[in-house]
Amino acid sequence: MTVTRFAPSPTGFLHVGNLRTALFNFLIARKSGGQFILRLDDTDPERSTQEYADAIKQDLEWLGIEWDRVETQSARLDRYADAAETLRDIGRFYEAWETPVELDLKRKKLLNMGKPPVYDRAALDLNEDEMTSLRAERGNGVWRFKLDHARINWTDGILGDISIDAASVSDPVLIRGDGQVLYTIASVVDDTDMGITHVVRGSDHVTNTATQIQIIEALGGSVPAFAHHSLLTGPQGEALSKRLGTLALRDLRDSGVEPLALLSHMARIGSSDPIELRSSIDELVAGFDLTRFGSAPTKFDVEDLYPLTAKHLHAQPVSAVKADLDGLNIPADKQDAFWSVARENITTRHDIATWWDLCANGADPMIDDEDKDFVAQALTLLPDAPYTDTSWSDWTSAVKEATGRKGRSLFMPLRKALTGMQHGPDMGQLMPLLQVIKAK
RNA sequence: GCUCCCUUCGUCUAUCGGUUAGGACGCCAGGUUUUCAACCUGGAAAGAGGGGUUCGAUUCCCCUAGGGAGUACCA
Repeated sequence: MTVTRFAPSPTGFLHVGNLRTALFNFLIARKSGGQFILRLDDTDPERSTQEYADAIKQDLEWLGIEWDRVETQSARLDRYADAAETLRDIGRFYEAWETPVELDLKRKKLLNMGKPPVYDRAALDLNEDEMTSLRAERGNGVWRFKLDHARINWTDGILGDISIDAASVSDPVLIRGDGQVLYTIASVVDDTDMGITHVVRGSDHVTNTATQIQIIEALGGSVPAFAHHSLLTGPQGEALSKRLGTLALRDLRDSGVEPLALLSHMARIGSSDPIELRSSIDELVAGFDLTRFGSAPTKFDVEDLYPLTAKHLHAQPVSAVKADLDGLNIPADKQDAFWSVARENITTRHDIATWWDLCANGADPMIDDEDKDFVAQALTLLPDAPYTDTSWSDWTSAVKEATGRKGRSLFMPLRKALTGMQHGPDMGQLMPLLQVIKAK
C-alpha cells in the first residue's frame, strides 16, 4: 500500500512552499487509496512549539487536507537510539570532537584551496588514548555516519536519474554533542518504521536523500521512491524565502483566498497540466500526475490566486456564504437576491461588505456636469423605496419618455447617480435591494 | 570555490532530429450586454548566447552566461 507523509517541523507557520509538499504527498496517497501521515518533526526542542504544531493542523484543516494519523518524533526517541546502536555495531558510526569553530576553520581552508568543504574524517584516526582524553576534555562528541565513498544513484520521480558522489558530501552528524538526535536519522528511521513508500519533498533535500539512502541501507530498511519537486520562486525569480513572511497560509486565508483556489493552483503550478479551478479535492486527486512536473524553479505569484478565488466564489450558492451574510446583518429574506447580484462582482468574501453597504446605506452619487440637469429631472420621476423587480425598467422608461435620452447615455448617468460607480451588478436586480438613494 | 538541478510566448509548460513550435492562464481586439463580469470569435506573443555532430538541431554533445538548491552539532 502507498504510504506518504508530510513532515513539517513545528517551528513556524506553514507557507505556500510547504503546502506544495503537503499537497503532493496527500494527493499521491489519496489517488492510490493509500495512507497519508502527518508527522511533526520536532526533534529540535529549542525551536519547536505546541503552538506551531496546532497552527499547522489548523491550516491543513482549513484547506481540507486530511491526514490518516499523526506521528510525533519527540515520542520516538528510543527508536532513534536503537538505530544509533545498530550503526555503531556495524562500524558505520563514529564519534568526533571538533568544535564548530574548528570545523569552520577546516572548511575555509579547503575552500581556499578550491576543494569541496568536506569533513576530513580526522576523528577516524584517533587512537583510544586520544579519544579518552578528548572525551575527558570536551565531553561527548558528535556522532557521524560513515559514508561509503561511492556514487549514490536513484531514479527520482521528478528529476529522473540522479547520481551523487558520496565523497563530495561530509559524513553527516546524526547525534549532537548534547545527545540530541538530528533530522537526518530521525527521518529515515521514521520512514522505515512507518512503511513510507513514497517521499516527495523539495529539491533542497536532494543531497540529504543521497546520504539518507546509505543510512537506510545500512540499517537494513527498504529505500522508498523519492521525488524532489522544484522550489518556488517569487514572480521575478527571486528566492521565495525572502517573501515567505507574507505567504503564510494563514495570511492568505485572512486576505480572502479560498481553499479550493489555493489548492487548484498549488496542485498544478509547475506541471504541464493547465491550472484550472477545481470544485472539489476529489477532482484534484483524479487529475494529479507527479510525472508531469518539471524540475526548473517555479515562479509563484500570489496575485494569481485571486482570479481563481473570484471564479470559485462566482459559482457558490448562497448557502456557502450564509455566515458572511449573517455577519453583515443582511436579513434572511434578502440574502438570496443580494447574493445573486453581488457574487459576480466580488473577488474575495471581503468584498461582499462593499455591496451591502451600497444597498443599506446608499452611495455618494457620481454626476458629470453635463448630466446634472438630466439626472435632476430623472430623480424627480423616481418614486421612493421600496423598489421592485420592475422599478428600474419602469423608471428608465419614464425618464426616456420625458427626456428623449436612450441607450448608454440614458442608463450610465443613472447608474452613476445611484451607485457612485460606472460598473457593478445588474441594475434591474439591484434596485429592489437599494434602501437609500443619496442622490435624491 | 565545489556538488546537484535548471534555461521554449508575460507566466506554467508540450515537443522522445524534420511541426505553420502546440495548449492553458494572463493580455489585446471584436461580438454580445444599459455597466462590470460571464460567454463566443479572433489576435499579438517563445527556443539565453556561442561552438560542434547531422542532409536537417528547440531536441544530442561541449563551452559561456544566467537562475535555483546544497555544502550546519537546522529541518
